[in-house]
Amino acid sequence: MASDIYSNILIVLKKIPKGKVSTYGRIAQLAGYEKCARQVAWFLHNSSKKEKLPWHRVLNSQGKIVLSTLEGQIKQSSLLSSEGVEVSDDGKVNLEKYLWKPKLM
DNA sequence: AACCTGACTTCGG
DNA sequence: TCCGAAGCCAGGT
Repeated sequence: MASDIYSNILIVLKKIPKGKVSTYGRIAQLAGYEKCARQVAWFLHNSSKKEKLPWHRVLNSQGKIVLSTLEGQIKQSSLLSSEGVEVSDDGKVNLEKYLWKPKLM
């Protein structure tokens, strides 16, 4: 499979429980491509345009919402808050509290 | 095929 | 804490 990375990303993404968040790098790592955090972001960026994915549960390593578009940030923060995740005005999330810590599979 | 870009991450100032 | 540079990989042009 040429792009099994994307398949894995989706699998990992679906495993993120509601009310929890994860980071690009962590997902990439779980997908088996620890150094492809950018590809994860790229993939979500494209997929979100075509399909509806729980991309809003993915943040950068600092637990901060950093998207290319302001609308995206607003939308993401709204979705997260709807799931019970506290998002500060700056779009930051308390990773200590909401970061999804997957168990070894 | 070559070069550019990006919803990243980490380190140093 | 904030800003910039380097490293990284794959898709787009």
